[in-house]
Amino acid sequence: MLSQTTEYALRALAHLAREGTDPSARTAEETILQAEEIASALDVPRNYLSKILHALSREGILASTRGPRGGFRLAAPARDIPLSRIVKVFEPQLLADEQRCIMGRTVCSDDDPCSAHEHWKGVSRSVRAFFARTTLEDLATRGDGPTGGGGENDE
Amino acid sequence: MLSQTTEYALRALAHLAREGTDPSARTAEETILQAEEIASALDVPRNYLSKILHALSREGILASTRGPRGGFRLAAPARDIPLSRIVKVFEPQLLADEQRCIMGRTVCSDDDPCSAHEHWKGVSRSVRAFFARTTLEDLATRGDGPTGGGGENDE
DNA sequence: TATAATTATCATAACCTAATGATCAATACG
DNA sequence: CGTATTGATCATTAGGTTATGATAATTATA
Repeated sequence: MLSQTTEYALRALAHLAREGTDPSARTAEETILQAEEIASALDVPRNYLSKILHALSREGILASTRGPRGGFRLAAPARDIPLSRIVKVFEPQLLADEQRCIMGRTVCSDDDPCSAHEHWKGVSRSVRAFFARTTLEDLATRGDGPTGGGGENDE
Repeated sequence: MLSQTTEYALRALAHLAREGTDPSARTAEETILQAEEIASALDVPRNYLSKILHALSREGILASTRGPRGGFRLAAPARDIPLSRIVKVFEPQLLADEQRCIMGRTVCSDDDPCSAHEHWKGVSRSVRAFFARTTLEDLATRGDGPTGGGGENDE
């Protein structure tokens, strides 16, 4: 559902957020990692990742520093960065409030909807809501615990 | 969220289902349309659509007949064809029960989930549920009216 | 059987995403 | 100032999706 590019971006950012546990940094945003480190940690093509990190810097999600001891760090605390902000950089259309019908905008509209129209809008809304309320911190921290590690149900 | 190919497939099938109103055919499945007719009605590239219709025929969703008076017709009543069957032809991974984490399968798992894990599974489940319970008939008929001729529930 | 209508298939191009490799630009530090 | 380290950028390739045009295969009908 997400492009490779977006997936790499999310993984890289989650990795940066997790490295906040590095004792030499007091907060996640102070943690600096080089593109090379991230690329090899995630096993992702280095130059390709570079371009992605650069795009995230342009958007103000990351801050980059060149030269020795340079690298990338989060520009804000992980809990203040909703996933929607990241996804919007690489696939804006997915979050656009615009998408009307599953068959395409021209086929049916709010004014003259097909029977599935409202249902699809509901699905689309729940996707957007997920990205809006989930933050980088959620990707970086481990889930549940108590009931976890054990029986989980798939459908 | 769906590829161009899938969108064309849905539109073409919905068009076929709607033509069930043709007085010369008693049921939608008896309506036969040529690729050319469909392509120009939907303003979609003709040969490209041909390949899509062919794929749908291979899957038993359409039945095709060659030669004069040939064309395509639904192989079953529109209400018996869930959208999942169509989507599965062109993007099976979207409906796969497999997709674990938004960051990719290798990053986090049911056994060692991130905090967003269950939320994402919920979204993914609602997408699959939509495609499973929505049928071609829903795409072909007009929505609402009085109260829509159908109970409206989102999850 | 000949012909026209129609689907099926093939070959190719255009375009986008993903990936690779090489080089340029900035900068900390000796 | 020089040099090593790092991000930024450019050129190119590979592969997938979308699209176009031409040809083959099938079949109803005159």
